[in-house]
Amino acid sequence: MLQAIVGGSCGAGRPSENIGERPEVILDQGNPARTGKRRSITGRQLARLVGVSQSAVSRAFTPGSSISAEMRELILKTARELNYHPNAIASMLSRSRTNIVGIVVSEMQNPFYPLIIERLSRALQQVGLQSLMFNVTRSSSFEQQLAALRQYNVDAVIVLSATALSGPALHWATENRAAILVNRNLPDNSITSVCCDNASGAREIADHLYAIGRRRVAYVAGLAHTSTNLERQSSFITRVAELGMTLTMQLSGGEYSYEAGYRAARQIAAKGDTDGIFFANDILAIGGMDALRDEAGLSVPDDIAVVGFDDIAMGSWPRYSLTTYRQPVDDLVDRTVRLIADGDVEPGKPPIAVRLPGSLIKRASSMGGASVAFA
Amino acid sequence: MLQAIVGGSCGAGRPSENIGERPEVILDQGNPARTGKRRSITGRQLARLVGVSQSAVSRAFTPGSSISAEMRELILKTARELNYHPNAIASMLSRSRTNIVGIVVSEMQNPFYPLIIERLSRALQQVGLQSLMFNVTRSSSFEQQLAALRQYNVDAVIVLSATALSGPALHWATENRAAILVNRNLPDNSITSVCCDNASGAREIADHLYAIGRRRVAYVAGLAHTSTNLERQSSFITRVAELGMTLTMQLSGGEYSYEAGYRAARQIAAKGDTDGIFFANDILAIGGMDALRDEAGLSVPDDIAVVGFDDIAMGSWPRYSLTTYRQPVDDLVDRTVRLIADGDVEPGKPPIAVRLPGSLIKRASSMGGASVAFA
DNA sequence: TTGAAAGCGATACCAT
DNA sequence: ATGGTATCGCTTTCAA
Repeated sequence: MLQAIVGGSCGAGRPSENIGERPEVILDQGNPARTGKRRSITGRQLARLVGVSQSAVSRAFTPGSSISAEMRELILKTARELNYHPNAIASMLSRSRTNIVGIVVSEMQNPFYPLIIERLSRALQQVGLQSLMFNVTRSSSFEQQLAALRQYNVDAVIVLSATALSGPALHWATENRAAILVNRNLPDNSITSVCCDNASGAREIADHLYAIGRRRVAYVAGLAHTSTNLERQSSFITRVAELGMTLTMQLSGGEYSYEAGYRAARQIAAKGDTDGIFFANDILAIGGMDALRDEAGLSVPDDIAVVGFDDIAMGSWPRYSLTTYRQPVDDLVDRTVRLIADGDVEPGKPPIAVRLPGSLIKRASSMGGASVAFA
Repeated sequence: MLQAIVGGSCGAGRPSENIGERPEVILDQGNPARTGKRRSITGRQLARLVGVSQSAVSRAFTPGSSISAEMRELILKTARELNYHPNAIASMLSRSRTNIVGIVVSEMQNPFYPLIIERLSRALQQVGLQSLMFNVTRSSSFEQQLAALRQYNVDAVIVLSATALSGPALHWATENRAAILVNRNLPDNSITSVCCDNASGAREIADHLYAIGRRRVAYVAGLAHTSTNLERQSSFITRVAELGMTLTMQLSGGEYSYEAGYRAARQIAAKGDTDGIFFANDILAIGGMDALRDEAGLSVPDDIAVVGFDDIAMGSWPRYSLTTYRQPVDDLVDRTVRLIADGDVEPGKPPIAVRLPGSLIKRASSMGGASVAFA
């Protein structure tokens, strides 16, 4: 088999820039070498060969359509032989449904998102839906980034990005189509959302810290203005006050990252009057634990107990063994997919706010006792 | 605004199972509530309103088409006002091009993949291509999982999965369309691939271990039969022999995971005759370091130097400060996107094997000296 | 440069 | 249960 071995690196490239005009997806990349080649056969051809109508072929591939078993079998058999597959594009056009959902993402650095994306796309596949990914950055024009979202006529949009999109941006992006926010919501709940019950989680965490004897606790936010943070923060602080604990510090890392957690913990350790920290999510907490131990020389949990939120895989590593509030990922995913599959999020319908309970996972970062290594 | 607050969890669900027949994507989910609603206006309507032909509208949105500046401007202006967007689906049908690339993924747990997926999808967006994600599991029927890949007529397929798909499966999935394997390749190079130069990387790592005075080294594989592993392993072992070092152990974790690395390191520590370990990738190495330090009570790098491969973010955390061979992610991505955008991977054309050089990143896990914390 | 008209490949309504 | 046929919305000859 012919092949070329090619080496060397290549410059950072934006091979072809949109020629301007406006934030449209330019459909022509102007490459002459890529003109349409004939792929397989069409339904019409198959029909002719089998000696039936085009409609029959369509019916053979449509579950529940009125067609006799023999005819269906005959058609499917021949289709198999001729390697015929219905063209999904044509189907989309005539049905004005794509069976594609757009997933808007932006924070792949936080391990929680890859996890949920994976589950989500798998669950969608189960019901015959594909996932078109839209990666957005906090760059200038989200319009440009999401222009395609509208043109592709996706059946639904799932927004997984806690940060990148403002409320108005969300409305623009999801205008006129089924839309669900996952792990995020809007103050007025004007778009359907599926979230973990952050308030209960934060409250349970406060209770837990109290139960293990901590009285001087701190809260570390990720991005201060995100809905997840607001809910966790206010609920935690309220409960801390109710229990008569002291809130020693309350600071924001500026982002949901290991480094932000690391820095925040360093500050808390420097102040020296805290015996328990609730980090707004696990990746912050993990950064925080490393700072407390490796830099401040403190013991977790003896000197300071640490609690996170999400329950990412890393939290169960022996070194961290992180107490955390587990998001019910499977439930979130199931619920989201069902909302879409059942047609409960169509543009006309009133938005729904789904809140699912998580569960407090108690581990060594707050309980003392040896971390459990792998068997 | 109306809204419902809904609580409670929901059962694990396969809301609608494919009714059988064969691994087709059933296009009708049979939901009566979801019939097509009219979205925005069509090009024909716009044309009528502006008083030009349908063709003119099409041309206005096609860069490089023969149309006068005034007419284009007029049409685009009106389009803007009426919120007209060309329907990408219709465009796909008539051009028989989708501007969509399918990305086949399977190992979102390894942080290297989210990283590369993010960059890739962003780079594709830059050139006007969208990413349709296909998550495959090592489950029974990959055909079922990838049936949609063929029906959607994606312009190209990028396979990011090191493990899930066998050679034949790959050929089936990519049959008759542009295909690129990233960070993986086939023994006969029968499908175009873009990889890091694993052999050079592994050799450099052996040289590095030698240079820092290690003489009794071990190799920890991820999945033994993956191309990345084979290349790294054989090159490393060869070089180790050339340098006259002793290969104390050579074992496979069975997967590319923290836990696998952890277990492997435990074994190596138990044997007690090793002073340097090359883990096939970073996530293994990180698991390994934790086992060496927290469980075996050894010092990294004093007792055992540790080197990984990939350069994921975690490797630069102060605790790990992992020496590793950095994959040239941006180059891999650029190259992949260019191959597609330039039409160099069309079905007819001979496969290409691109190997891009990475670079050895020396950090504290092999060099001694304090890890650098965040400023 | 512009407009008219024939596809692209399914779906779905309407007869039979 | 089957077949005929008009869409779906855009692209692309082909003339003018």
